This record gives sequence, structure tokens and C-alpha cells, in this order.
Amino acid sequence: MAVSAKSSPLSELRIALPSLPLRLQEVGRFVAANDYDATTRSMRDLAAEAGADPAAFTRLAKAIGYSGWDELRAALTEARRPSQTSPFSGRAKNRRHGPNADVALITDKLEAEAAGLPRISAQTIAEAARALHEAKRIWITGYRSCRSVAELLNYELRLFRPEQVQIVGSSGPDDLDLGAFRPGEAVIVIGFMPYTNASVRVAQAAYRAGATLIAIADSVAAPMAEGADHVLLFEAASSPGFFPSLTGALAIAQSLAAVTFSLGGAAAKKRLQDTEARLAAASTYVSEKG
Amino acid sequence: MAVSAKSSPLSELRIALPSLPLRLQEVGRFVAANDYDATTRSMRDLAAEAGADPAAFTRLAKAIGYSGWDELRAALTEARRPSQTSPFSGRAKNRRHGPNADVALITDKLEAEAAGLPRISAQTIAEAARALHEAKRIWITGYRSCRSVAELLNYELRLFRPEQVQIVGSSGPDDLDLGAFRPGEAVIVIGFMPYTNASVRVAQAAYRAGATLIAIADSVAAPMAEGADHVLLFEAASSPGFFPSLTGALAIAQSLAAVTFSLGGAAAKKRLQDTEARLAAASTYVSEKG
DNA sequence: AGAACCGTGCAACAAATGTTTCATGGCCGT
DNA sequence: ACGGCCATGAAACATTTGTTGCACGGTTCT
Repeated sequence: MAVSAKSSPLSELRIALPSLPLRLQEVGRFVAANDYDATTRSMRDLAAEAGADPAAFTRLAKAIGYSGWDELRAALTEARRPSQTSPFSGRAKNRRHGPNADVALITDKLEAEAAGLPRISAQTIAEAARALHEAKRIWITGYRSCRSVAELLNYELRLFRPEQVQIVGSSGPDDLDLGAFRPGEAVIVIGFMPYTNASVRVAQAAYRAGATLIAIADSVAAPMAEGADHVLLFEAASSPGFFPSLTGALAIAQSLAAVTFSLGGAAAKKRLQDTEARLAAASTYVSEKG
Repeated sequence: MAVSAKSSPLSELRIALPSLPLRLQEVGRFVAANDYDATTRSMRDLAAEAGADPAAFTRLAKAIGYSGWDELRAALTEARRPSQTSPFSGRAKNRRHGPNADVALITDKLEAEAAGLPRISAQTIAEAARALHEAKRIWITGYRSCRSVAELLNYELRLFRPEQVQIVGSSGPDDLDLGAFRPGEAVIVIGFMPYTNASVRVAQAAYRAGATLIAIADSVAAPMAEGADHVLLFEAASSPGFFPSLTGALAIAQSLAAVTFSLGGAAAKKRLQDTEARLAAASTYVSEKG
């Protein structure tokens, strides 16, 4: 067997396992069972926990074809690396042409988005909602495609807190609003890569003003997340297609509004009922047929 | 300074970032953006890639309250550990009363929405996209909360068909646009119960004008779906919460735009590239760091 | 302008890392 | 039973790690 297809280092390990000396098998099983620790902690550390000799790890690595433990660990590290950001060309290419190609694209897209939703941190949203609940005023920002999410959030929050919520720039140039941020107020900024300069400016202004900054973004490294008190993450690029997905951001916005409403208690409920009554009186909606 | 619970090392870093020296900010951003490498590779390695001094990493760690880089990395490692059953016994259990109810609400909501997405009919979307592709002009309508979805759809479609897409009422009263519908054009109406009268009027106008009517709604019985050539269904009320969910509608809109773009072929791709180039030239976006 | 301060890169430090060597002990084959 | 072989643990090795002291350059305050 000269060169076999390099599968995962873990499977290489498992395959070679039975033909190894007793002690090396033991160590090998430990590595397979604790591969996360194997990539992060030191050899001696692992040896202590596994109750084995440090040298055994080096020998194990060599026994399955690596130059040493360092190389094995590097392979494990690469195998574990999250979000291999390369299926861009790969996945897009192997979609076939034909009448079903579009349907397949949509199905993939929907499934990917559905898979992304449960990965959103509910805990973080709940904390941010509490901050919103306590805020004297709420500013919302989102540019370009994120504007749609910003407007939905604005809409839903205004249903029960009409005079305390507004979109930045809704009543004039953004710059005017940036100077109006105050401590005790909350500023929500929505954005993903590539980030607009305007959204970063809003985030910075909020931070400088001492307002509570809530960022809804695709990465903790997003520039508008710097200094943010709460960062709500969604997966924008997880789904195939020519444009990042906003499904996650929208789900976050809706949850945020729902929990904030919940925290509002009876007062919020009453405001919502008032709003609904007003809309009904203006016959905005099609009357339900009896 | 606001008192905040030590949630994640990344958020601590993020919060402290703006108040840090320039060089440390740079390093901190690098760590936030490459936190996986931060946990696996060595300080000197990271320094080389970030183009910074190794000592900066130690200083960064100390600046945000850790005893050194080792401790920061250990914290990052723990935060990243898969299957976080018990990172540290203390904090997760502390929240027994308040937020737990909210967290449960959010989790339920997200799961319900995730479950709803795969039930969307990809076939129907593909057919509607074909209709959009062939339309000489595309009108989009959505009122109240659905306005956000309408705007996203408008935004994405205009990326590659700028002069053929517009929101009804974007350049004057809706009534004016209603008279402009023509055969060969497509009208998209988004809505769910309770249905606004305005959206029904648009749908009826489209139908009478002989335009292709595409309804994105929560029911085939929706009044704006009457006479529609394509009805794309989503589940608005499937998730708990005080307000119906728009996640499904947004997912439909995004898929619709994606497939329409796909059908547009090379021409659409070129338009999109032109648009992106123009945005880059206007320095709308934060330039990627080198 | 002077002085104090701070941020920053460089280089040397001690500690910890992965590796190797060596001695020991058990195992199998002739 | 003897000799060769190999697995195994402990200790010594060179290297790399994270850290710290120091000097330089810039800014700010008096």
C-alpha cells in the first residue's frame, strides 16, 4: 500500500489500531475518544490523564505513519477545523443542469437554513432581550439587505413600545441620530460580511455614547461587534446561493421581539391590544368572514 | 463601566477591544477572527501570521484580565469544546428562575421554524422563479410586517435586474402603480392572516390587468391568492410567540431571488458584478484587512 | 521646552514541549 | 535454557514555548 487516499487521521488511527502493541492501542483509543483534547492540550498532559507514558504518544504517531506527535496533532487539528470555507466552488459546480437543478438548489438552501437555526444561541438572545427591556429607548440599524431585518424588528417592537423605538436615520440623516445616543438606551446594529462603513460608524457612536450596543452579525469578529454588550450570531453563508442568507438574522430579530414583549408583561400586552384595536377600527384588515 | 457577567472569553475580548491600544486592538481582532487557530497554534505562529509581535499576545491577554496568554487560550479552548455538557459547573445552574423560561421559548420558536422550512415546496418556487425570469417587469408588494420581506426581495432582485424591479408604491401612492400593471409583467404579493385590504387590492389589480400574480402567503385560501398564477406557502403561525413568524416567507423570497438569478445566466452574473464593483468603488464596505 | 508617560519592538530568560536514548523486563523461537 | 527481539518506562536531550526586562519613539501634561 503505497499511497492511499488520505482520509481522516482518526480513521487511519482506528484502522491501524488492532495491529499495534498493547500499550499503543490503549493510547490510540484514548486519542480517538478525546480528539479535542488531543489537539489542544499537551502530550504530557494527555499522558497523565491517560495514565500512560508521554513517549507512547510519539510512538503512536510514528506507528501510523506520521513523523511525530506534532504532525499527527496538526492533522487532527486540520480535520477538526470548523466551517471549511471552500465548498464555494465545490458545491456550486457539482449541481447538474436540467429541470431539477433549481429544485435541488432550493431544497439544499432550505435544509441548510433549517439546520442553522437551532445553532443560534437562545441564551444570548434572552440576555439581549433583557437589555432591550430595560432600555429607555431603542435604536435600530441595518443597511442594504439587512435593512429589511431592521425594519421588521422596528415594526414588531413598535407594536408595544411605539414611542421608544426607531430606526436610525428614519427622521433625517443618520449623523443626527448618532449624536442622540445616550447611556441607558440600546442600539441594535445588524450586519454581515461585507460590512458597511455606515453600520460600523453607528456601532462606534453607540459605544462612545455609553449606550448598550447589541450586534446581530455573522461573526464575533465583525467590526460592529467590537465593544458590543451583546452579540447575536447567525450563519449568513451557510446556505448555497448567490447571496448570503438572512433567515437566521430574521429569526433572531423575531425571537428578540417576542422575548422583549414577554418581559414587558401586562403593560406591553395592553399596548399591543390598543394597537390592534386601532388597526381594526381603521379597517386595515380584511374582515374575517363568519 | 457596566457590570456584565463573564460569559465567553470572546465577548470579554470584544467588549474590551475599543479601549485598547492600537496594536492590541489589531491583535485582538485577529484572535477574534481566528479563534480556532488561537486555541491550536502557538503564539509565535499566530504573531507571524498576524504580522505582530509575539509579546503583543501576552499583553492582550493581560489587558483583558487574564494572567497570561496561556490562560486566555485555555479559556478559549474550553469555550470551543464540543458538546458543552459541563464547562464550569457554576454559571449555567445559577439561572434557575428568570431567563430559563425565555430561553425555552426561544429554543422552541427556533426549532419550530426550522421544522417549517423543509415543508416549503421547492417545486412551486422554481416555477414561480421561471415566471419572474420571463417577466418584463416585476412589482413587489408587502404591507406591515411583510414589508420587510418585500424589501429584501426587491433588494436582491435589483442587484441583477435594477431597472425592472420595484416595490408598489415606492414612487408615489399605490393607486398609481396599480394602474401600471401590464400583461407580461409579474406582481408579487406577500401577506398572511390577518390580510391587509391594500394587499388584496394589489392582487386584484394584477389579476385584472392580466399580469402574472405570485402570492407568498400562509394559506391557499388567502384572499390575495385568489386568481394567482403561483402560490408559495409558508407557515406563519407554526411557532410560538406573540407574533406570526416571517422566517418561512423570507426563506421563500431568498430562494426565489436565487433561482431567478440562476436562470438569468451570464447576463445576470455580469449585472451583479457591475453592482458590486460600483459599491466597492463607492467604498460602501469596510475594506478587508490585508 | 522639559518631563513624565505610554505603546511598541527586540532580545534574553526560565519553563515546558516533543523527541530521543538507554536500561529493563517479558516474550518467543531455535 | 539461551539469545534475540520488542515493548515499555524513566531520564536526558535540543527545541520551542510563553514571558519579561529594556530601550527607543511618540504623545501629553505642566
